[in-house]
Amino acid sequence: MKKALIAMSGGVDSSVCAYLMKAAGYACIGATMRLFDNEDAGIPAGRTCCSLDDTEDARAVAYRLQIPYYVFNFTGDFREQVIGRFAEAYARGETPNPCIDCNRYMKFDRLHRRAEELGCDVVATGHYARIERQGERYLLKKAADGNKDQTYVLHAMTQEQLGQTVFPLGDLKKTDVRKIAEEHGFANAHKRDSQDICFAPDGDYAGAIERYCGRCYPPGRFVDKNGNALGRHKGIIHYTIGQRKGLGLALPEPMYVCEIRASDNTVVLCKNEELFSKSLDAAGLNWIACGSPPEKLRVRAKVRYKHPEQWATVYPDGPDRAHIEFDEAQRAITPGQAVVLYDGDIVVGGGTILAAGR
RNA sequence: UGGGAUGUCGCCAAGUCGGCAAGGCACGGGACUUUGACUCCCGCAUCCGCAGGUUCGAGUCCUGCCAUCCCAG
Repeated sequence: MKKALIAMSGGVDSSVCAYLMKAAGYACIGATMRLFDNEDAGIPAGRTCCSLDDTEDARAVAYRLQIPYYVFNFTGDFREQVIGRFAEAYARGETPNPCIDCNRYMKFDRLHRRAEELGCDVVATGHYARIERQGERYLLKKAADGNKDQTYVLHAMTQEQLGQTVFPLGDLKKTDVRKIAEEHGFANAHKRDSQDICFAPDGDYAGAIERYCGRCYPPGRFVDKNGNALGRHKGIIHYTIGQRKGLGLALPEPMYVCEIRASDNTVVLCKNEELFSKSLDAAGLNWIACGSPPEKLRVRAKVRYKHPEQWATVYPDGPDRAHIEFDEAQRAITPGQAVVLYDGDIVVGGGTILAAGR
């Protein structure tokens, strides 16, 4: 009998994941990763992914399924691998996606190593995505529920990780998952989907960064593309490319962030029309569908989570870099965010946006 | 101190022959969302520098005052 470690957050998805794995005949162990100390920080429980309440929900489901259940304290790794990278990226004027790093470094690395120590063959998570073996390679494919597809935040997975991972929800719709949870009396059947950054549940990610590094990011100048002063900003970590809200500037027309210059602590603003660019350069590319980058390929690309795919041509530049040209100019291509490449349902690969072309 | 101009929501700004306060920006709330954003929806001056007056009725007319700006000095 194959042994599986189930990543249980306390939410519906991972609970149903555990149920499905058990039903599929795996010897299951449930586990919750403790990633940060929110109770200590006085952060209200309920809307995060690993609060005490969530842990109790996970434990309750594990008990109901009669599977062993553990809580792993990964707070140190999380702080270093996820929050640290998050803070550093913002300090550079980029906009990171911590979910991607959490998957890459926590769920599919730290947790996998723990799973091995426990003698598990695979790790199962409640992600909406599919893994298929094709010859020697494992392919990452979109979930059946296109609306919930999470491949965007999974694009950094290695072949080894994919080979040791199971996504039982890949073929289900969210409504089916809730139905299963209901049928089995899971207390979290109607629990709200998680959202926001888990370690900044009140939405104050900037505050979380400042608490993390124990320093403040000073106010600076808002300028237009010609360098004319438009006002003062609250510190560069408060902004991202394309942002309109929260500038606190009453100008004749809506203005958006188009550049964050960490070097001189300046945020450049422009009109919406000036936010579009046709190309980008990406680094840290992880090729999933192929071992080495092809000469050049046509793909559908996403520049941020939850945004329609766009036709583009990829020009690889070395093993993990590429220049990508879109057929149509894209709005607010943001350094630090991921660009993920698709061929139909298949994730060809993905990487981090270095800069938008002009 | 003379001459001119202006004074409407936090900012900009419409307000016709007096008829019972547009819009944009900003802001607040919600929806959307396992990142940050974008977007969408809702809300946002019983009051028009102040005080009187004329009118059935005034931000819109009259009088005085106050304030600001510009040109003169």
